[in-house]
Amino acid sequence: MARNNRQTSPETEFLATYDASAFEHPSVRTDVLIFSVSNSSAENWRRSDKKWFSVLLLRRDQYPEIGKWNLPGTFVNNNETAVDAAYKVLRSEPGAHGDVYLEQLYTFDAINRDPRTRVFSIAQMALVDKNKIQYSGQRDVKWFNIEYDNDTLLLHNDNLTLTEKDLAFDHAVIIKTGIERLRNKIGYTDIVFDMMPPEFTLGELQQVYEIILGHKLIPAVFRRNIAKKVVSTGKMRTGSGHRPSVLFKKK
Amino acid sequence: MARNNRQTSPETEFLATYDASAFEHPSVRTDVLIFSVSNSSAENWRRSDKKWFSVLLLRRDQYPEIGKWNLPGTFVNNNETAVDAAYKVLRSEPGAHGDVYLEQLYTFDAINRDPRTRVFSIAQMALVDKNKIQYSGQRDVKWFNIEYDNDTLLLHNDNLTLTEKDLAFDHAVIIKTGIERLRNKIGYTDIVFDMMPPEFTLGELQQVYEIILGHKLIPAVFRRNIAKKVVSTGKMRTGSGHRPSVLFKKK
DNA sequence: CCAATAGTGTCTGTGAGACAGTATAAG
DNA sequence: CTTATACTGTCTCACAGACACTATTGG
Repeated sequence: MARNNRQTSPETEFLATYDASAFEHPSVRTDVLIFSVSNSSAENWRRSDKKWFSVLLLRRDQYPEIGKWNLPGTFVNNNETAVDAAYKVLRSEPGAHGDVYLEQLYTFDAINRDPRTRVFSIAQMALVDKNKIQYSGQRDVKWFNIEYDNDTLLLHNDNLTLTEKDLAFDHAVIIKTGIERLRNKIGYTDIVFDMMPPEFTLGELQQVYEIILGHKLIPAVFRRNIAKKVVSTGKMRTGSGHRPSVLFKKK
Repeated sequence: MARNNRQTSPETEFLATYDASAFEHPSVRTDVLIFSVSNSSAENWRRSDKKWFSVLLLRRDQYPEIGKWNLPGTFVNNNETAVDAAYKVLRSEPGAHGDVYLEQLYTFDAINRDPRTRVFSIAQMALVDKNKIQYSGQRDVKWFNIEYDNDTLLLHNDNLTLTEKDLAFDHAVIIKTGIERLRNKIGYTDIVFDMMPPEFTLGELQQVYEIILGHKLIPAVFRRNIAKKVVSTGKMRTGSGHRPSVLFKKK
């Protein structure tokens, strides 16, 4: 039918007769690591809240790996990018609205990582301020506090503690890869602020660095370095049994 | 048939009836950035050779984008990983044998990046010592010297110079992403040595750092820093019209 | 007053940057 | 002797780490 069209090039003809279904095709998913920062209340009135680094997980109610926990994710349709698909996930499961930091993490492609069929997962990492999230309160969607030392991962939610074997597929590896990426980038980027509320004290910000890096920082050094990235709001935070602190915002 | 088998679980039954072909499936490729270092001979007998940072490209002899240049690559079969597929590419096109450094770079997934059908490309970056490669000498397989400033990419091979529009698909973006990754990692990893011959002078090593980073380094500082990563072989390189230099190897 | 965090001043050691100066081969 | 690279010594400046010291609140 296009034969008599003068604009038909050899390339257009080639494409018209190209049959993609002639090859065997795998599935492509995106799994989304949603990281945030939680507070657990302190042991005594004068102490400040303890901060935790946390990740959102869903409990599987379907085969395969029913009952285990996994990252929220979805298949990537042929008319959308992995980022498009990830934003759909973010809007549905945790109800995140507005701007959310998202970056591609790594593509996981072990041959038998999913028992159903060959599945490639373009894993992505999202950083959110938990206060901005309309937590659906759904059963089986929970934030887990991360404990990660010596390549061993523990995830805590109240009395429930998960180890790697309680996670479905290769999602423990995905989480560990994300933590490592974040640890690396926190030093030379501004991504911490994507997990912070608009106003915060330098003590709180330092705590967030500490839980992500997994070690303590020296306050004087931290303040010297962070000074170029933040600016004072002039406001103070009071009500704690000690000297009030200045509230800062991202510069 | 498995109905009477006592070991049949609900999960096994689920998997037996799961039909992956019920969904629409894309294609998954891997494209391999093969980076190396070239010499172009110096203008005068006393000067040392000028080094270039280079990438291997193939000229397309098929639709689509016939005549343009692209990275070597292949579709990823359902029984292999992207890394497996990349090693097949490395063994065929440039004839690389032995150990080759390979890392996953990024997965490119723009919806219309390939006019044939939806194609995801898990791009990978390989670093090779060009001396170890049995260059097939095939027509239309060439090393191009990289010139990359201000987000503009130029590729040179003798009298032939390519700009981004001479590259097929989104391969110009893949190359730029690879250069950036390498620039970042060269400072805190040992991957330079994967592009070096077993023995080299510190002057040569410094030149390689300089072409990758795109700027000059101060010899005294460079030597101070690299000292912990290299060890002298005791041998000297002579024959150049100036003081001979010590040959080093990776520590 | 006490406990706990906020915030500053300053000393010390390490290492980057800069530059001058010496060494040594081939033609 | 010239040219070009190899290699070393040392001064200065910036900054990380360390630590002591002061400030300020609620109870």
